[in-house]
Amino acid sequence: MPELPEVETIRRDLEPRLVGRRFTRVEIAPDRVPVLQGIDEATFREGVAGARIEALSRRGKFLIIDLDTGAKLVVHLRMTGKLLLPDAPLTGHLRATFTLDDGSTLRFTDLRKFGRLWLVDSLSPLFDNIGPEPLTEGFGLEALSAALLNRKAAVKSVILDQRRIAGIGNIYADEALFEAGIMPARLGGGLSAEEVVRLHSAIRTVLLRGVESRGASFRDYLDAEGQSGSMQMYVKVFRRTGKPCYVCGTAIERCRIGGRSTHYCPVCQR
DNA sequence: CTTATTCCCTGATTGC
DNA sequence: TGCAATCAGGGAATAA
Repeated sequence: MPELPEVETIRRDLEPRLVGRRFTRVEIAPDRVPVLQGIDEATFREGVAGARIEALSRRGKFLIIDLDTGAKLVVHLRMTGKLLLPDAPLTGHLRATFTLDDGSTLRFTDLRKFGRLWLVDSLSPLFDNIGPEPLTEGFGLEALSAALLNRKAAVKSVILDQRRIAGIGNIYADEALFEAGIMPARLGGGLSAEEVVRLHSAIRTVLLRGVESRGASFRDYLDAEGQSGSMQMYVKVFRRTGKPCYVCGTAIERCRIGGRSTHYCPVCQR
């Protein structure tokens, strides 16, 4: 499940390999499930083939490839999507192949076929409702307070909501709440000022650790070279149900919040 | 506006 | 042992 740290790792790996190159050919693998969002195949191919890549950026879990035509190729990997460079072995279902002017390819594969591609002239309206980036300087305490203000949903659901904060998925939500010592089922608007401070710091800590570890590979995630990340080795609660808490030894518990598996220490998190 | 639930998708895992 | 049911989860759609 590529979340902010995983998408950022892919962005950093792809940047030196793609910027300055030109797409020469685009091939969409025929499939019952569409991979292109809001654009037909011919228009997409015409808009990408021949275009030079100027920059790679990220917004939440979206990867953005700026083209010299002014258009932007946007990728969302969702659950099992991968962007693979030539040396990486092919895993999952091939959804699209982009050939570059140096003869190399960038392949988009996706086992569960939830991932999507867009080609847009403007990032609006696609990104209109995405919340603040938690690793930028602009993400201060006030930004998190505003996201949580008066929320009656579980704090975990609030931080998973991409409209409130960008880039957090199930792994980093559980880890951030453990790091902050907050029970995931607590109401978002019910945290004390002190707890908001702890959560703010915890979100940044776990996301930064994720980026430094090149992402978490539990089942599916692989970077652009086809390599695993190592964040799963530093994870303290996610998928550790029944195992002892590293801090107090109590068995990690699991529940369901907002339809998502949620892992927590019943003693360390209040 | 809010929150909660269902659905999409397929390979792995669980249950009888 | 074998096959069916369940699980995993990001986000859109839908319900309330």
